[in-house]
Amino acid sequence: MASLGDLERTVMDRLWAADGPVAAAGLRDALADRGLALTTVHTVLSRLEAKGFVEHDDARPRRFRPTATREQHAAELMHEVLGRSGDRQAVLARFVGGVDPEEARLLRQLLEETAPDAR
Amino acid sequence: MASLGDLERTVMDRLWAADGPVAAAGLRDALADRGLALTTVHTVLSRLEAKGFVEHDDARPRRFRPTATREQHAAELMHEVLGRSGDRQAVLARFVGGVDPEEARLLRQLLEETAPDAR
DNA sequence: ACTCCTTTCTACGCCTCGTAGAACAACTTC
DNA sequence: GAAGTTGTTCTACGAGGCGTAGAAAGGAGT
Repeated sequence: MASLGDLERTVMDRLWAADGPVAAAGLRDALADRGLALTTVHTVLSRLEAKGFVEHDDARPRRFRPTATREQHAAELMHEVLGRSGDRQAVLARFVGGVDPEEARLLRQLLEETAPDAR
Repeated sequence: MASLGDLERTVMDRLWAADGPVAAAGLRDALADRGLALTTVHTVLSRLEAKGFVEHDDARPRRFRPTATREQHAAELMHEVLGRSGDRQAVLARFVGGVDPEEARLLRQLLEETAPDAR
């Protein structure tokens, strides 16, 4: 999966935070602290689109939205990391060893749901 | 965590595959298919060192070794991805939804071991 | 048609990374 | 211990990614 630059990630964050498609001007305003020109936002959006992270409709002020949820994206990234590293089992072991107890409980619960008969 | 370029990753792979510290010349030979100059290997190694991925002893042909195992590295990356994305629980849910049954079983087992009383 | 906003095209400077020569340091051998 | 050989550090360069935005082109309302 293509990786994201700083601004690209920030834009994705805004898009994910929004609850619907957002126009470029909206993003520029949401990122007002960076004082970006509208064209800059557009450039970033095209690049994100080229990378497959966003898509736009053809309404007149174009509206952009992520092609995947933040969670999908993160989970995919995790799978990618896992897949790229030789010994998946060893990595999972390390990974599980590092989750806090609260999340360990959640994980157990999730595993019950998705594979209740795996023993 | 700093990210790795193509050659950098390849070098790390070799270092991880080796069962002890390796000298630059050894790496150049292990990567003979790329026909790299020895100095190139050295440059990459310094960069990896600057990023904290490898360290070297002070023996005379310097010997390099990873500062973490491949598994540690991958698990850290996974935690990083998880940590950076708002709703950890949702991400974990997605993640677990995507592991194959074999690994789901392994995960259950690992969770038993690390947090046997979490219910 | 004129004006105003939006979208696309083009560009530039910085940084990373693959690549390696040049210069310097250290060991080996006579 | 001088010369040759091998290893190490310094410096650099070209390609590509990314933040940044101006210029040019497109469309919508008056």
